[in-house]
Amino acid sequence: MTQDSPAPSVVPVMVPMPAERPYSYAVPPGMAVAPGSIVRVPLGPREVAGIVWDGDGGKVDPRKLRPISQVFDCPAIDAPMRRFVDWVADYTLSPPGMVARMLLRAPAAFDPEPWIDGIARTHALPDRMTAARVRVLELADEGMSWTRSGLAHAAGVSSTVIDGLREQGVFEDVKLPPRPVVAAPDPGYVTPALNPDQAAAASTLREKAGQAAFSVTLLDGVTGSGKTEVYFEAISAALDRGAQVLILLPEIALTHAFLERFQDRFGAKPAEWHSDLPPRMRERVWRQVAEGQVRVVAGARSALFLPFMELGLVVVDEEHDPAYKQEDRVFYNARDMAIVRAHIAGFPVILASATPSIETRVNALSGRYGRVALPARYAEAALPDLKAIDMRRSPPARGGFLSPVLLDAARKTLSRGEQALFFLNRRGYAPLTLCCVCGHRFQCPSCSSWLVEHRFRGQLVCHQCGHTEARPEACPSCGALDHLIACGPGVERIAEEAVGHFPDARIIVLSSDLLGGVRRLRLELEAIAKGEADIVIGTQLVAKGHNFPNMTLVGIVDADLGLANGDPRAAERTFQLLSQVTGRAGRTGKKSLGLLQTYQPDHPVMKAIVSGDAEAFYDKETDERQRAAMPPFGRLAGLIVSAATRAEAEGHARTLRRAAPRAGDIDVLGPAEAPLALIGGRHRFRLLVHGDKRSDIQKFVRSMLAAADKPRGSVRVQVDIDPQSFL
DNA sequence: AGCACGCCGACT
DNA sequence: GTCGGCGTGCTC
Repeated sequence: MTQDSPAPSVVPVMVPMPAERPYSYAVPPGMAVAPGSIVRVPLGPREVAGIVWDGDGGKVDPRKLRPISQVFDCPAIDAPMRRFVDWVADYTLSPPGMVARMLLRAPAAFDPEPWIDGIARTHALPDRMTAARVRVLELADEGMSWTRSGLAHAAGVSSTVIDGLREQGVFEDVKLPPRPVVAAPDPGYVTPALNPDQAAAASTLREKAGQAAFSVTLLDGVTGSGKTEVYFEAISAALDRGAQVLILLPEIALTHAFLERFQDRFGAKPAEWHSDLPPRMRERVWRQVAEGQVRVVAGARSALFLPFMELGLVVVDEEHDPAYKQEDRVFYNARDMAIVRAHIAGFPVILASATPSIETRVNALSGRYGRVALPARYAEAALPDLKAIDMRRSPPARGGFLSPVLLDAARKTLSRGEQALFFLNRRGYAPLTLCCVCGHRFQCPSCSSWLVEHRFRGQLVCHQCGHTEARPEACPSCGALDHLIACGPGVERIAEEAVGHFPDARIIVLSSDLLGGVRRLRLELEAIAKGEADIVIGTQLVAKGHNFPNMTLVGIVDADLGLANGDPRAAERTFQLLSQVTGRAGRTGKKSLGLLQTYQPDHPVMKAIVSGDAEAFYDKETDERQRAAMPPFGRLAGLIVSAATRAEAEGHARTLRRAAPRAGDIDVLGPAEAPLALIGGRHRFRLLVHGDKRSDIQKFVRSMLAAADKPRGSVRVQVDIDPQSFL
């Protein structure tokens, strides 16, 4: 580093806490830091890792200044990444320190990985040769470095043979660089066989991905059309030009199956990044991404904050998936922030989905994003026959929820030795429990939503905040014994009904409260794929990313569920979910069937699913949102949260109405009546702020913060936006 | 976000 | 008489 000008003696450092701006620290004499350096600094009673930021650090009482304790031997956070942090903080109205915290989540990674003890061949020769020594030297003379045990193992000899040679000076001790977490992917490992549609799409994407220039391209193709194979070609092009690549996936889609597909194409797995990664591996991946040794990462949304050295392409798979929204601390949508990161650093983004979000589709149609379409399923993977079951005409038996039409189809499916899926997006046994003597309904004490009965566990659970209580025998209100009745179905109840109809069938229930976590879930999914179940009953987690080759019937138990919950995105979400679920069938060329139980067969969502005319649905939905000025086309832009009681929330709303020019456009929502609500926490009410522009919301929020009695702590600002445009 | 300080209930 | 609950406030 050139030292023309003296190093500044005070620098701003972004520390991982809710600070509005970087703090200033003194640079001890002889210490060299530059913007982006990762440093250890004292903060209150402890020491934390921070990032040296840009600028002069502002004015601080010099008596408060404390010195930087250490500069980590670690690649610096580059300028585009720092601008990204600033941008995300500004956009999400969160303190920049909290955004910085997201990229400092691998504490031990800031120190270099230790080098490994190894041995290397010298020019010396052994005193005499033995068969074992010959084998060892043949391997060693190929020029590679080895660890002692590695070489012994490879040569099939005892490590004492190596020790003997080492004593004679035939080998010397060397330090080997740390082992890569994954092998380097080979862009040309295989040349995939693509059909003409795929080849055309791949060629467009290769061209985009081959350029180090900002672009966004939507890859739009029905489930089973081979989107993954197509975007792999784009990845190959990006690797060819020396770029690192990030594939963002919804957490649940980060499966073994995906990694294998990648390996089949590139000869090596991508590095994984998600919340279940063991700490040690997390650190190694972080470090090797920063050093540029890892070339491809497949990760959940937090992977966007990895300190890539040469990031040159982001693929956002299933771009419509709500899992891309982080809904605590810093609220962000990783899909949108990926585009921002690409815009800042100047590289391409690919958004892939069979059911794009409305806002992405609008951006594609308006020309803001490019669009590549894959029109059909390939090979023999035909789409299933889709039909609505009008539940008014074919009602279920008394006390049941499965229509005779669906049961009949399931019977035929099972008799052919094939599998059926009953889909119901509701965990537990029943969504509402009431006392049939006094009418008491079980409600969550902290957020007033209905408690869902989980019969397997014998508990009543609040799906809003996680509150649980034991299911009592007697009504807590009138004391009547054994008069509690379950209202409505959950997957457990559907399983009970299915067992009644198909006593000999092997039935599996899959939902996120499956005991045994992700590992168990993976095992169950594999078991199903191998045909070890006849009927699968599942919530939305069966909709994603897994292929069941023998599944030829999909029955949607309650297709209307979610349509009338007040969420402006309800129709879109339902359409996406039902498309994904029905897409589970028909992947083998066998004739397959999707049946939707509905009380509204004429609803646009049902018609779109049954007819397969997604375009018409999207057009209509887009149009309606434009007219209603609903998200993402205008009014809704943000929300403010955090009041313990409704009265307090109303108080905040009054303050805000006084401060804000658009007085009428603030709604107070309690968690129970706010399905839009992104907040899972207890005692939380939300002010929904409507505004035409994001800057309006920022103004609202800032004036509220200024006007509130307790500007710090008691009021938190969180933003939920699915913007049409945000760059 | 941590973490310390600080002021009120059930236990060795 | 102490241990410990989490409310409030601060961190360059």
